[in-house]
Parts: sequence; C-alpha cells; structure tokens
Amino acid sequence: MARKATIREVAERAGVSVGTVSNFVSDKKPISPSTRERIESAIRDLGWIPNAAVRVVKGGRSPVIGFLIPDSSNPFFTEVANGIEDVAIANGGLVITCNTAGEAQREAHFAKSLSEMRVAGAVFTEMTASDQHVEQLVASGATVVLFGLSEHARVNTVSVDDELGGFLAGQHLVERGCRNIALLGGPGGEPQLRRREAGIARALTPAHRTEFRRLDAQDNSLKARVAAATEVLRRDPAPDGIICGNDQIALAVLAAATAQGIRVPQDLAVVGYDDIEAASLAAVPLTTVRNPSHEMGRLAAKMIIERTVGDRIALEPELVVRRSTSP
Amino acid sequence: MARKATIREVAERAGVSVGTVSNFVSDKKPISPSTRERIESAIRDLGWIPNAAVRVVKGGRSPVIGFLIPDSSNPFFTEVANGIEDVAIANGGLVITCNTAGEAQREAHFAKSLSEMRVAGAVFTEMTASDQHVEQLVASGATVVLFGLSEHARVNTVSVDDELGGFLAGQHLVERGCRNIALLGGPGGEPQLRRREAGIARALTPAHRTEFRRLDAQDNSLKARVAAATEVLRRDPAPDGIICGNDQIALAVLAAATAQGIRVPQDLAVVGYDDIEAASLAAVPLTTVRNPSHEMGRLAAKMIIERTVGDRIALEPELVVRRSTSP
DNA sequence: ATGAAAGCGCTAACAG
DNA sequence: CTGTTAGCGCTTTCAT
Repeated sequence: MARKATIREVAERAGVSVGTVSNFVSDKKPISPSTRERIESAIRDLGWIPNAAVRVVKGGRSPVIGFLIPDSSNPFFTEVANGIEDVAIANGGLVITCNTAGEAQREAHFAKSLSEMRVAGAVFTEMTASDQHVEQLVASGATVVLFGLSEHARVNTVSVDDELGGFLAGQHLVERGCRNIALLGGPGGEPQLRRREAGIARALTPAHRTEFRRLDAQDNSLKARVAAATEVLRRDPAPDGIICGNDQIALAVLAAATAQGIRVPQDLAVVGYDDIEAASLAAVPLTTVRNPSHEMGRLAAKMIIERTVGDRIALEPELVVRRSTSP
Repeated sequence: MARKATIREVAERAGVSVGTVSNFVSDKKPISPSTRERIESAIRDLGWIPNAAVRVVKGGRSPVIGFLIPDSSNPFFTEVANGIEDVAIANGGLVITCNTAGEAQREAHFAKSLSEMRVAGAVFTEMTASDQHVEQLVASGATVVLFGLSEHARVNTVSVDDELGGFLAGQHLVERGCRNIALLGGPGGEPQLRRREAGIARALTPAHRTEFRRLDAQDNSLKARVAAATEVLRRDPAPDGIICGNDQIALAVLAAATAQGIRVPQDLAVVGYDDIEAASLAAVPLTTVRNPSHEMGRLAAKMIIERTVGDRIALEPELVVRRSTSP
C-alpha cells in the first residue's frame, strides 16, 4: 500500500470530475448508471477510503459521542454506554467512553481532546462534570447531556429521582423491621448520595425509633469497599440494614458479612443500587433500586443526534426485591 | 457563542501571523515573550479551541485507538481497555471501544468508521477480526494489533498461550481426582476454545480414564449461560469438573449448580477463565486461569504508539486456585 | 523571531 | 447529469 488514494485519483480513473465522485458517495444527487459503475470500480481498484476529517474541517461535527464516567469497572456505566452506542450506531456514529477514574487531570484531557475533535456530543455523569469542562464542550459546539441536575441553559439533563430511590430503599427496610440502618457510599457522586440520604431520612419515621448513619468507601477498589463494609458491620450497635451506593458495594458487604459470620438476610438486610446483572447472580441475590441504565443512554444519545438544547428529562427508579432483604 | 473562533482571528487579535500562532500552539519554534503573551490572551479572549481534524486532513492520524470486542458485559475486556487507555492517554490519545455483540453488521460499521476517521490504530480480538475488516484498517494506514495469532505480515499480535491455559486447568482437575470433565464455552472465539481444548486433552492422561466433553452457551446472556450450565449438569454421567470459557460462564455454573443442589467444590469442581474481579468475590471464590488483561492492553497500545509492524508477542496464563476446586 | 503562501482532501455552490 | 472552483482551518516550507 503506497500512498493512500484520494478522491481526485478516483475521479481521474473513472474519467469524471471530483464533484461527481463526491455526489456519488454522498448519494445526494442522481448519477447516471454508466458513470456510477465506472466510479464504483475505480473506488474498488484504488481501495479508496474517504477521509472523514474533511467534513469536520469544513464545519461539520465528528459523528462521535463522548461519554465520561468515573469508574469503568462499574457495569452500570457499561449498560448506559450500550444504550448510547445503540443509538449512535443507528445514526452512523461511534462512542468514546472516557474513564476519568476520579482524576481531574484525566477529565481535563478528555474534555480537551473531545472538544478539539469537534465531537457531536458529550455525556457527563454528575461525578465527571466540572463546570469548566462542561463549558468547554459546549463552547466547542457539542451537544451536552448531563446525568443529574443542572442550571446550565445549554446543557440537557437526564435524571433519575434519587430522593425517591433512597425513600424506596429506606421504606423497604423499615417495613422489614430494621432499626439501625447505614448508608454505605463511595467517593464522588456526593450530590447524588445526599439526595438519596434525604429520601432515606424521609422513610425513617420517628415512630420506629430508627437509627441512621453513613460511611464512605475510600475509593472504587474491591479492597476499599470490603474495608468500609467491615468497618460498618463492626459498629456498635451493629446495623441491621445497609443501603449501598451501588451494587458493587453491596456485593462487598455480602462478602464482608460472610467473613464475619453475619447472615444475610437473617441478621442483616442489604440493599444495592442500579441493578446490574451480577446483583441477581450474587451468593444472596440482591434487593436493589433499579435505574433504567439502557434507557438513560438511549435518551442522552437521542438528544445529541437531535441537537436538543436545555431539555430536562426525569425518570423514576424502581425497587427490585430479592433475597438479600427477604427472610 | 456566535461562530467559533479560528486561528486567523486569534492571529489578528494578537497582531501576528497565523503561522506564529501555529508555532505557538505546537510549541516547536521559539516565540518571543511579548508575542507569547499577546497570543495567550487572544486565545483566552476568543475562547479558541483548535480544530484537530485539520491535522488529519493533512495526512496525519487521529490520536485514537479503536478496540473491537465481542461482549461489552465481560469485565475482562474492560480491563484490557483500561490498559489501552492508560497508554493512549499518556500519549495524548483516546480509545473508542466498539462492542460488536457478535453482529457482523456492527463490526462492518466500526471498521468503516474507524478507517475513515484515520485512527492511529485498531485492536481486534480473535472474535471480532474478520479478514476483510482487518485489511480495511491496515489499508487506511492504521497500525493493527490482534489478540491471538495471525499470518498477516502487517498485523501485530499479542497472544496468551491458550493451549497451556487449557492444560493447567485440565491438569488441576485431574490431580483433584476429576474423571468426567466438561468444557463449557460460548459463541465466537472458536479458535481460542479449540486451543484450550487441546491443552485440556493433553492433561487428561488415559491412565486416569478421564472423560471429556464440550458444550457451548448459545449467546452471551446470563440466561443462555445458565441454560447451558443446567444442561451440562444434567448429563449422565454427571460431570465432576467443569472448565469454563470465561469467568462469567463459571459464575452461571455456580448459580445453576446451587439451583440443582449440587455442592461446589464437594460434588463439582469449577474452573473459570480470565480472572475478573468478580471471580474472587463469588459465592464460592473461583479457581481460574488468569490472563494478563491490563498488560495485554498496554502492550497493544504501545505497538500502536510506536507504529510497530508485524511484531508477535507471546504471554503466559497463570492458574489461580481458589475454593471452587479446593475442598 | 515572524510573515506569506501553498496546499491537505473534500464539499458545495454555481455553471453548463 | 456533470464539471469547475472556491474555500474549510490549520501546518509547513521558504523567505525575511
């Protein structure tokens, strides 16, 4: 493969002008059958692959959607990414999933690269959306969607009612008779955790004399989660119900409880969050608050394809009861 | 934000030529301090974001690595992607992870889009590497890496010895006294499964009079895996050892065994493959054959950054023994 | 150290 | 239906 073929070489070989070849590939103007054939074989002979960057230089957008997430090991984000990808592909596009891993430096790199690429759009999670970076993408001309809430007039949002999610989980545990409930969170996502905390608080009627406390894992590693779970289980008085920031944390609680000889659900009720596939496969299948992951991705991608501006979509979570809370 | 600023506007506002601004951003030629300051503030005032597509139109490559995988729900690929991303980011790049989901049409879309984008490189897995698409990326000028084996002179390969992996798993089960071993695979990845099968066969010395049979799940869903696991467990004679194509299949076997009242490891030994994080967290922690996921990703990305051609790297898997095979 | 100008590959507007 | 041509925004010589 010497040098790469260009549209001009294709045109010469087919004996037509570059404009005609361009019309052929874009399929916008009618082409006579004989011309069509000659162009087709010229392209085949030369192995011409159009250069998509030209469209972008000429003011178009790259058919790419950037998706910034805080933790690539969480399957919930993979499910959301699948939703984005399905819509992107249906519209000829691609998705760049960017794992910030909670590092500001990485987030900055992604924001810079995506904006310079002139991506069609970018999807941020609350944990990965610093004002500066969101603004940078907006300024580059990208359609921006935020999972969560925002005041920014040009940013679209897709949110799931976290207060309600917390309430559903809390109510469920109170009904099960739990009197000492803990919330086990993780790094980042503070606004989200606070909304859930408020929902839990609303469920804990004083009439039940229910205790409530919160603890956070240090980072998103399995080790940190197990450590935090172990700590919360050793509290005095011991919690009889734990609501987790996500299902992976809940899985770590299950492991820590087993290690300490605490039985789930007899001694301890555990509620996860998100409803990833592993939740139903766990040693003790997990009760969890389901977020509509795939749908969230689809909706965000749709907004980008349609170049929506400043729209707000609100969704509702759903409590899925499994064995981890049902004696 | 009216129209987006261009380098020309920046140059005018700074009172210099576009060439000087270009030299400033590329940092290749010396710029006098006063000029530098004026350019800096002009860029800030105008909010100029360079258009990365220009570099690509002028013959450069897009600083992007495409990664084609067959199943985004498998954390093994996420770990590999993390390895690719770490190296890509360190070199100013990004990764586009493309989930073919086993569909040829999606693979074709990704190959077309990535080649037209003029990505710096593409990483294929054996399951997602049709000759035609690999060739398309090579023809576009991308550096291609294949996880597996290839004859293609321009393609680099990173392989992990599957025959050895199969042998290690088989040997372990034979030593544990298993006499009726099953291999539970999945769709795609046939060459890989066959190499492992050969390794297992080598471990099954006739002296032990060991039976061996294979079955595949229909697709990558949890449901299909549990169905296949259930079927293999109902065979007569019942298997006393199962080696799985990946850890997620092994997790499904654990679930199916529990449902049928089969105890692991007392009645049945289970070996997974890859060593994803969930393997150690499982109800019964999984013995598994570890593949160096992160390292594989790193090496592939390194080849792309260095524009390596036709290199072959071979790695070795490692048996990790946990409770699913240790009574 | 800075400027001027020729393209990169293709699209789109206009002519014919 | 097809040809001609002026750019898109920036990089890159080649001068100065």
